[in-house]
Amino acid sequence: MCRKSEAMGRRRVEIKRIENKSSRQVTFCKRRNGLMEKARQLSILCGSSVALFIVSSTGKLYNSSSGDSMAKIISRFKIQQADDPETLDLEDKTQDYLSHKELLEIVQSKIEEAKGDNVSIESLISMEEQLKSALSVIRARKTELLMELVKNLQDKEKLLKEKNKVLASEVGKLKKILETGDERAVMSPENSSGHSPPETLPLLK
Amino acid sequence: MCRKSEAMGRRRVEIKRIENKSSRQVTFCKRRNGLMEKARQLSILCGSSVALFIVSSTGKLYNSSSGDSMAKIISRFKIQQADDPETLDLEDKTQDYLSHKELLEIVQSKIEEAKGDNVSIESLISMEEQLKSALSVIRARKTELLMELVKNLQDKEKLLKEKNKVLASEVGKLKKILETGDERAVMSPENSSGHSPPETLPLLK
DNA sequence: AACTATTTATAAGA
DNA sequence: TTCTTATAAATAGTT
Repeated sequence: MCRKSEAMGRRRVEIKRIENKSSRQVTFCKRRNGLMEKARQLSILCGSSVALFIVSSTGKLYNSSSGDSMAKIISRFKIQQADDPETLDLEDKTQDYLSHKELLEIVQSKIEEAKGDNVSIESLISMEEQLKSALSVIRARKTELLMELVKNLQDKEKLLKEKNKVLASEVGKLKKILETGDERAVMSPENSSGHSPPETLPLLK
Repeated sequence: MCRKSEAMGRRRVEIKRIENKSSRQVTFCKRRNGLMEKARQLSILCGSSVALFIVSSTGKLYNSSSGDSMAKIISRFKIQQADDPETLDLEDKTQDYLSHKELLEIVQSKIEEAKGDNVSIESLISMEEQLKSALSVIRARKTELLMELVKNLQDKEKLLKEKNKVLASEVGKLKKILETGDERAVMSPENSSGHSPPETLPLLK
């Protein structure tokens, strides 16, 4: 391999951030492809599993993987990631959406700022603390909302079961009355057995 | 880069599994180092985050990473390595309970250890990563379970509502029959209005 | 995107 | 393993 400063091409390149934006972009693309190809080769040559994740400075994710046990890891990672930003079947996610977007923009700009040269360690520490606290608040709110949702659903379930029981017993009573008083009674197709259990519905455990 | 068959060295090498065990081992070591170096370079040159996981055919894991946002991703993966024997986490959580206790004991002892003098920064960093990854997995699992619970409750609610509708319409039908055929019909106290709406119950929105 | 002059990575050998 | 070295491959700068 190589030591200290290096590159491969027309001339040596020190391994430090490329300041020119467009040449950084070009190098990123070239080296990203190279890295992924190398990963593939290693995997095939040596029967190993390789997972590679590259996030460009603009936030775009590239990943490649090969090998069995790794595939699981990656899929799990994807599930976790997908699970994090938005949980699809909750009712009111639209409300917070704009402010989340704003927040992300702010964070993004902070990150860009942080990548620049003249940022003190103190200000980075401060930023870290701010983000940690924001994260903690978001997590707490997420759990709070989920727990609330669960409680509401459980209450709803209870109410529905009770109402169901009442209705079932009413159906039972009415049928009994009909059986006694009117033998020509027409049953609905669902409950054609002639009598329903009056105590509890077996529909849901 | 290169095409079809390739290598770099005394002669070309086809990219296919190396059958000789020891030369496969040597190549693995060399190329692994090369790949990790390349990953590091890409990260520095282009300001990107790179996470790389390599599992040798013997099962040993090597990983490297650079860049901030990636730390999370890495930590998520490290767990996999940690609880290698079991990736299953459906149904019974009681099973995991003991191992959680064990985990806590281990953490406790690690913390005691860390309070001692002769602990390197490297080992502290490693411990930090391990704990972060454990935390991340626990959080993901928590959310997963909550989301699952919500989904189950939503399904139950749907079923109950449907059953409710059916029962209500049956009650409506039976009452109508009774009204027509038997004017002495006894109404249940709740629905003494004389007729219930057969389509939908207004009980729960 | 291609092209090359160079540098770097590495296969085989020691 | 680690080093050496011939050679293949990757890539920086250019077109």
